[in-house]
Amino acid sequence: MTPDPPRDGPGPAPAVRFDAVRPPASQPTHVAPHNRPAEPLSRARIVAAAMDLADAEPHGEITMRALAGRLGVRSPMALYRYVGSKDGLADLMMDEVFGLVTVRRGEGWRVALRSMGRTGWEAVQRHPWFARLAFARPPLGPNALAMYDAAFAELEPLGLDAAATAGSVNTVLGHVFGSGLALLEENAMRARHGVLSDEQLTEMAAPFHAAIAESGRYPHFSRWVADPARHDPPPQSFEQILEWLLDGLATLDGARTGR
Amino acid sequence: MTPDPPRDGPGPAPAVRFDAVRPPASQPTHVAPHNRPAEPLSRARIVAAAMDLADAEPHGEITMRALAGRLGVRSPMALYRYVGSKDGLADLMMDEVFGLVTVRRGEGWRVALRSMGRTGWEAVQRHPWFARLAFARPPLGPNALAMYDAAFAELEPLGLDAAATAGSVNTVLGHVFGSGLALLEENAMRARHGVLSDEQLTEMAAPFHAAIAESGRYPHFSRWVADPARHDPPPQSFEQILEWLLDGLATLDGARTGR
DNA sequence: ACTCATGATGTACGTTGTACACGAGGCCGT
DNA sequence: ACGGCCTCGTGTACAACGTACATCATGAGT
Repeated sequence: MTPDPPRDGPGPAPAVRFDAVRPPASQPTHVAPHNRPAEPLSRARIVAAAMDLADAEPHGEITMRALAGRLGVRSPMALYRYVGSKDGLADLMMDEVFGLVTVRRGEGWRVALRSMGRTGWEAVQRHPWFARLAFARPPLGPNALAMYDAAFAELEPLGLDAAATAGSVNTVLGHVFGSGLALLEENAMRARHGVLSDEQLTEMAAPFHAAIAESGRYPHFSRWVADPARHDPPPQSFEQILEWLLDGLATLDGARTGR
Repeated sequence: MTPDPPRDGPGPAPAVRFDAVRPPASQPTHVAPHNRPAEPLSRARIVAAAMDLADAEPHGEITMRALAGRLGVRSPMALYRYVGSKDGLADLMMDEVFGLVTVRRGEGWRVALRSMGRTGWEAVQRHPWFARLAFARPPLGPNALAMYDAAFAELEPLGLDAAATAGSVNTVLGHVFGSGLALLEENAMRARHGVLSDEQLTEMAAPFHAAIAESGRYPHFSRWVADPARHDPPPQSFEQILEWLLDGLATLDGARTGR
């Protein structure tokens, strides 16, 4: 429906995708604070409120109406003066989170990619909806570009070709976003049944699991389900898998410095 | 909105989630073929049509109305006699694809997980929407259970605890679904601008990239963008990353047989 | 004081999933 | 043969969504 490069809103809403180059927007000229919603609307305020709202929803999805309500504005259409479309707003939210991802510089590609992965994982835990957006929208905001630029810079000494360079970054990011999306959906699933602890979850699934066990099919699965230790943190943590991926990437060229 | 365990539809629509144990549904008793839509409606026919429809849409999303239309039925409500809810239908579609994932038996855990990963990758390439569903819905259909059961069986000789066993499977599946979701979203993005080749894509992004290059920020990114080889298949293929993950999993215990 | 641009509002449309009441048509027992 | 019932597709309806459009209040500049 909404085209990928979001159009300008009518009036002052500036292009969203091109903020990377043509900076944000001419703030409204008059500085006098409106009295209606305490503070005047602005793109920055909208984006911040949208992020808060998405953080508060377990599924990480927002509606323009809810966002308008949270901003003390009666009509959702007011927001379209500043953002152009919901997808454009999503791009802005996404790039804000890309700003939380940092790439350590000057310590070798492995440190760089590891720091990217770990700070990315922190960011996606703080804002799980980021994972969904990162899959759905191309990363063209200024913070995303800065992150890629730093990562590419650190990979440069390896002498990889362009495809392999991007592939290295995307291998790590794929792990980050995949883990983040799994986290998001698990939160959403728990919220759908009312927030549930692991114990409550097993208890609720008990009759289903019992029927499975009784059926005699899936014996290994049934044995696994019966083991209460299955909710322990697995040894395949985010960080552990990240290291495996970095090990793999290291084998791509003649395994130079790194570390 | 729709609760996770989809309710029975009114009348004959059987529980969807519990098909694993209580088999499909009593087919309608009368065998006489209706003349209206050539063939009588049935759960199997609905699921098959839904899969065809989702395959044909680049974003992999379907509407109940479109599905009804494709089935030669005037009202979308007719489908609710057989599936209970759209989420329930999604569960059935998902489990159908889980049936395409095979786990080689009796050749060690590494062969087993590798075959699961590769056949999963094939399945997700054939039905990219499967990746989104696999993230969003718990895998409780009979085919999914059979897959987990086989994988757990092959991992049993390793003597891992329950958390590590599931973690091993999920490490591989996370890679499968993450790669699949990236594929789905790339297809959707291309479709949004009309189907585009790599060349058309670069051409379309050219003014944006030029503005970035001119800005002087992101020099490494700009150099990367200018390299036409960036669209070559990267050395970090699905299969290569899968091997890295298997290598990592092998380090978890004392690295027994495998291979 | 008049004009005008700025920005919030209200109304409206098309699309979605799905609840509900209805009715056609074949099957059954008598 | 016939009346009742059970099965299953239809039509209507509603709430929620993104957002197009016309309108109106308000403060700034002349």
